[in-house]
Amino acid sequence: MKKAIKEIIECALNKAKDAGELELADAPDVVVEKPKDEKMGDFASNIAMTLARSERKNPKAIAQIIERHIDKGTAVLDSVEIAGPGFLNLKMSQKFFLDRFTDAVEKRNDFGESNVGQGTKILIEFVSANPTGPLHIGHGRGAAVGDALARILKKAGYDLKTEYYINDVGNQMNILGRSTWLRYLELLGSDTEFPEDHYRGEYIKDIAQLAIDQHGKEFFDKPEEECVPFFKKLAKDNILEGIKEDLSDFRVTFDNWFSEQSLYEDNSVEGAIEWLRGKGHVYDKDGAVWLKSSAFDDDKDRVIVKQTGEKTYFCSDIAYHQNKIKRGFKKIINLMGADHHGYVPRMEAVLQAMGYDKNIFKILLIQFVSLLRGGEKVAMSTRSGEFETLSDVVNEVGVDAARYYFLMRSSDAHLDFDLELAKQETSENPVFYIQYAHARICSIFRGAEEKGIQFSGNESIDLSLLVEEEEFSIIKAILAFPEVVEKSALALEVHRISHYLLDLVSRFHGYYSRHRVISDDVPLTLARLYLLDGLRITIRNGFDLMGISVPEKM
RNA sequence: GCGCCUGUAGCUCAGCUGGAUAGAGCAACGGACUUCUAAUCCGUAGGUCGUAGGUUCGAAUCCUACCAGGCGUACCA
Repeated sequence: MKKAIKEIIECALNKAKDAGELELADAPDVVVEKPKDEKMGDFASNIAMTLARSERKNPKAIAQIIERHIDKGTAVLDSVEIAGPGFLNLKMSQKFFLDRFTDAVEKRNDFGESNVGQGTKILIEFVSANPTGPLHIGHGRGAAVGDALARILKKAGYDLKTEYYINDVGNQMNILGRSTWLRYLELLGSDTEFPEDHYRGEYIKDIAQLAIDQHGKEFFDKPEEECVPFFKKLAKDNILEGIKEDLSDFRVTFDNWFSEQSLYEDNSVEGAIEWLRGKGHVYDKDGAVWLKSSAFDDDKDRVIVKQTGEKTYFCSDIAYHQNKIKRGFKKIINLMGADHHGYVPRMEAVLQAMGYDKNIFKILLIQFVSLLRGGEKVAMSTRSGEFETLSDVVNEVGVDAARYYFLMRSSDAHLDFDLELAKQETSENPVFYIQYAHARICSIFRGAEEKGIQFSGNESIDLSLLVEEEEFSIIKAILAFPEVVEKSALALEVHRISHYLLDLVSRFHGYYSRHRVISDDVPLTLARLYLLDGLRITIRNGFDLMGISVPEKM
């Protein structure tokens, strides 16, 4: 939409240049934005101010020159004004907006899409929680943000894939297997000691019970080395199954589940080390193998193979990210908890060592979630196994409210998630406010049908009957949607969608209380229904990006 | 010590990558349901944008220093 405005101004600039009134040494970048106050106009440009220096004229004089050269004979432009220090304020015609609005409505579910992504291949990796226990609320935020981001980036024209990286190798897995084995022995009456650093959650006992149900006492007398591999696999598979289920209940799916183990099986990890060694980025010291990450802005060098010969987590991560790039992704996005932020510089160092531009790699840090209940902090402790799992939270407040709460704030701000507020169906809870608007609109359509008013988007409706200022305020807000999606995609900021919808919907609630949609004036009724149809589509598409449902009745 | 994030109304937060008089919701106060869903709407009040400098036509936004809170700074993952 702003493109059209940009062209009008650029055209005027060119004419001014041809007339010799402006120098315009290099073609200026025309920025068009919405004025703060809608009364000032529909669009504004600060071009006169940015040109002030190079033209050596005061902004107002430049604005006057441009204004004179703007083509006012067209059907799209109503008026041009110069305001403040030199803003050009443009008011567009009713036709300008209505033409665009009908285009938008016709796009239906596709409304909001754009092509800023230009089909760029992106991989977004998120959640990637270790399969050692159920997902907790912090993972929930990552899941909601990652999933919504994926939907937004697709809408903005990227070729996007989602991925979950499974850390199914290493010491944590051994401890998991051992924990399960010990619980197994315990359940069968053996008097065993359960170490502090083992997984103490109830779910481990459930898995041990499962082993008993399936295999009885088969592992009771066997030595540890023979048992742990079995229990490791059993526990991992079982927990992973639970994670997949929790995510699917939370409306989060992945295109690919990538196993760390597979990187060892196909020798990618060895290969990556050797490759880096060949490039001189790796050296041996104190019996360990180090990556010279300090050469690429990391604080210090990092161990990739321990003295014991075991590879570090970081080591397989190197191979993993090499693998991602080899698969042809031009941009790689990782979501991580903010407590992992120390990890960012070394990961960027690896990519540079491998000869890639570090800008193809973007780590999004998701800040902490504090769980509250009626203003009181809920204690969370992973070690003791007592914590609010994602599925507990979802069961309590519902998927829609949970997702909305995770997505309503900028992900680099701490989030207070209050269980009481999230499930309250009051104005304190914006998710219902937005859903309510949708339900209201649907209710109006039902009412129209009952009155025998035939509405179909195809029939000729006289939209010029929409003359109320509030109606245009809604239309203009609807038309801003694709741009919101675009900006949200470029900034990787999901919360913009929820703020946008809140603003959009509040315009509707105000309009609703002052104007009746259904009346005896059938043409006007149809025109207003058409407006609401467009609004309904926008709400639905917006919530779809957030993975939130739009009820037709509440 | 060093690094990352945050600091805007009593509370929870926006502020569209530097623009016009800093905006919402909640809480407070006052109004609106015989009319398409009151889970709603309308109005009043509420501010040294953490502090101090700097950059320029113009700063909540960019730079520097400081203050406060959170997180990190492993041959853990």
